[in-house]
Amino acid sequence: MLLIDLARTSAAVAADSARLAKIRHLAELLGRVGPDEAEIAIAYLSGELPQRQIGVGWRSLSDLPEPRQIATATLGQVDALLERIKAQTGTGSQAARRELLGQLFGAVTRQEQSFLHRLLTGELRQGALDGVMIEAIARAADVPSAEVRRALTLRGSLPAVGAAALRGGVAELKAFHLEVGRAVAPMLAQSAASVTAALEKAGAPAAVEWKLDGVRVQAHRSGDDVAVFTRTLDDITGQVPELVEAVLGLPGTDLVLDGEVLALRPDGRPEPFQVTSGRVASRTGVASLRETVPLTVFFFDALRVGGADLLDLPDQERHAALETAVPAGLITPRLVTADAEEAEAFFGDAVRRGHEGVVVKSLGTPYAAGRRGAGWIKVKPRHTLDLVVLAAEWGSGRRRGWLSNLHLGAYDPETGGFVMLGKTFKGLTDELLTWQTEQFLRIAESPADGPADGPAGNPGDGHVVTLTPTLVVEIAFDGVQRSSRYPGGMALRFARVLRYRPDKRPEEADTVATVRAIML
DNA sequence: TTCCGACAGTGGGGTCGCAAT
DNA sequence: ATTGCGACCCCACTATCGGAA
Repeated sequence: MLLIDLARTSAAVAADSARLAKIRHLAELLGRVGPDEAEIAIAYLSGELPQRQIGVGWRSLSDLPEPRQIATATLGQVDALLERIKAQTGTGSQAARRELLGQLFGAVTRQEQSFLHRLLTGELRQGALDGVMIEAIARAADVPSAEVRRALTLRGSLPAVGAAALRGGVAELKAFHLEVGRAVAPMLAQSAASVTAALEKAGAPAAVEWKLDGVRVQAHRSGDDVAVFTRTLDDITGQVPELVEAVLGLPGTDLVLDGEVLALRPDGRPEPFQVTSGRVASRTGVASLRETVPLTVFFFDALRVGGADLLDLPDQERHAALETAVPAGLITPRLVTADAEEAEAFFGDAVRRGHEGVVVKSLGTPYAAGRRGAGWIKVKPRHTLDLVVLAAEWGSGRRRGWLSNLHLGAYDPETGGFVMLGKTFKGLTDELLTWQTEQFLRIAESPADGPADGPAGNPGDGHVVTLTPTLVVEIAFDGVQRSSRYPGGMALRFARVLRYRPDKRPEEADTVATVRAIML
């Protein structure tokens, strides 16, 4: 199959807003693809690469050669070139990689270049990723989509699952099972504003567990072999020796456990997320790092214990199995209750101890891997501040033509100026985007003209509009982190817009001192 | 007919490892 | 030694479609 076939299908998918139409386009193409190119087609059309990462981003994709007029590149050829590009990573040869990229882009037409560019930067933007592709595979292979979904959960790779479905239908899909050593798509949580609201959604009684601010881990043990995976199924076994040892210390030898790893201070309180994140990401000097920044693991779910797969069991039974396999000290603190007051108190205690909040879990739900089912609902405390809009950036995609991303500042009474604390684009409705764009253009200092029309993904120049600091906006956020990027040495974590405060003048906004007090 | 679950898009801060400067 | 880039850790929120109620 030719790459142009995929580029055309992708364009058709993008052009139709109806999901059923997108599914039809994708299924039609999957019906035509040969067995040896099915995985490539599924990967590309769901926005992934079979190689996963190849060390190419938006920067490497500048200065590309002129396109050809005639489309001849096959999926196999493109895949082979990407494989060679990946092979260049870590060899110190950026030049060789650029040469190969030039070869690739020089061999395809303009439409294919555009498709490849978006694919390689992870911005396919055709309104279809895994969720739509699952339905398309189901339709093309004439199997129930639930079977595709189940297989994806257990295998973690949609191209592999899709190719199997197209090849062997339901029979081949049913052959996928939980394999120790192969990561399962982790179950995700929805969120709620309060524990009481979460309890209502989950149905009482429910389990309430501490939400720890660390890195999600899935630990597999088969005999004396242990492997540890992250949320995106990356293997981090070598970076977390404490966790490996903890799992090897368990009596069971056939285990798959779900949990969170984090750095604790000697007094037992959690380190800031930045510390945990840096430690987990470090691949060098782990032996000495574990002395200075030791990691602790807490498990909260069990997917396999003693040779039995538990995915389809209700939460309560999986947790019972977890308790038989793991000592209490390694299990995330948990309370089962129907009493909202008791649950709220548990939440308050977790937060006072420095943790992120709680996750409320419905006792009856199976391990719904890879979906944000209503089985798990997270609750976190929320801070708010009134801050001043210092600048705004022109949006992209569906936000093109709107001033979207806000630069936020706190008031500094000593200088009469404002100290930038970060940016946000979250919480804005289309109506608010329209309103603020109009307002901003009235108080714009530079440049006041339209959106920069340069090549996409070129941050930092031309698309920032500086504003006279007059508008006050109420911002919600999860916390204040240390920052080397912003002048005040602080940045907001997960900032989002709640509402504008036309009743407040900029000098009445929250001050730098207030923000610093939250950080400490 | 209305409601609501699931998805995709639109970006946020921080850290590490590597290659180029 | 410093800087830029790619990848990945954490993520919130709105609009939309289409099946459920």
